[in-house]
Amino acid sequence: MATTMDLKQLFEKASALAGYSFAEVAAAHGLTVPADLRRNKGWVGQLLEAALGASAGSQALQDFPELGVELKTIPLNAAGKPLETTFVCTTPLTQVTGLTWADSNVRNKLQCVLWIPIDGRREIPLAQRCIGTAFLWQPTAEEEHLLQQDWQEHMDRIALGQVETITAHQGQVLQLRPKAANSRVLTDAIGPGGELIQTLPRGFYLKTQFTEQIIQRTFAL
DNA sequence: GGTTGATCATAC
DNA sequence: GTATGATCAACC
Repeated sequence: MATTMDLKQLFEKASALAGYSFAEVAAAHGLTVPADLRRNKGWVGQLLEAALGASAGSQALQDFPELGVELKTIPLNAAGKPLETTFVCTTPLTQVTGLTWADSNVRNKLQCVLWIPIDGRREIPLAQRCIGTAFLWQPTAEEEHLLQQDWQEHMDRIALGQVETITAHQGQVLQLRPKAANSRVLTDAIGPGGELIQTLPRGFYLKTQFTEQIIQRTFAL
């Protein structure tokens, strides 16, 4: 059994992947590259998990629980801007009284993130796209404040039975959107009268403007 | 062209 | 269904 990686080793391992194509990394781990991501949306994330030895699997934990680190890939376009929002975690829709930001799943997941920018250009064959320069991020006080504000606003609405009035337009940096296999999936939630209702499962997502600022700050000359 | 709501694969 | 990993694609 290998000794546990420390943060420095993980970061160096992630940094060493910069410049390699998905085909090269996949080959090194005995994986095949799909033609595109249409039916394999999480493939790049899983490739990086394999390459870095993430351990949490399908548990509701950070990817590297021993290090308190969450791994996130983020697809960028030719201009270095995020092409997609970033999924954080599913949203609790029942038993939300007493939930606080300090012990929320959102804060836990975002305390320390190992971001790995990836080439998201759809005009280039998936196998030829490359891995970018990894970086570690911990929210600044200002960033955490924005996240907490949005989280609190969403959770207040959920607690008041107004989950179905929430749209992705709400939130400065953290939005609430469906997170399910399809629009027919149902889960328990609090209704307008405090009763239990059935609704579409939701998840928290980081908006692209927020992640773009993180990217810009990180790679600013 | 950017976003929002919908969707895909897989393990359990 | 819930968890993980996300991107698709219709719409404004």
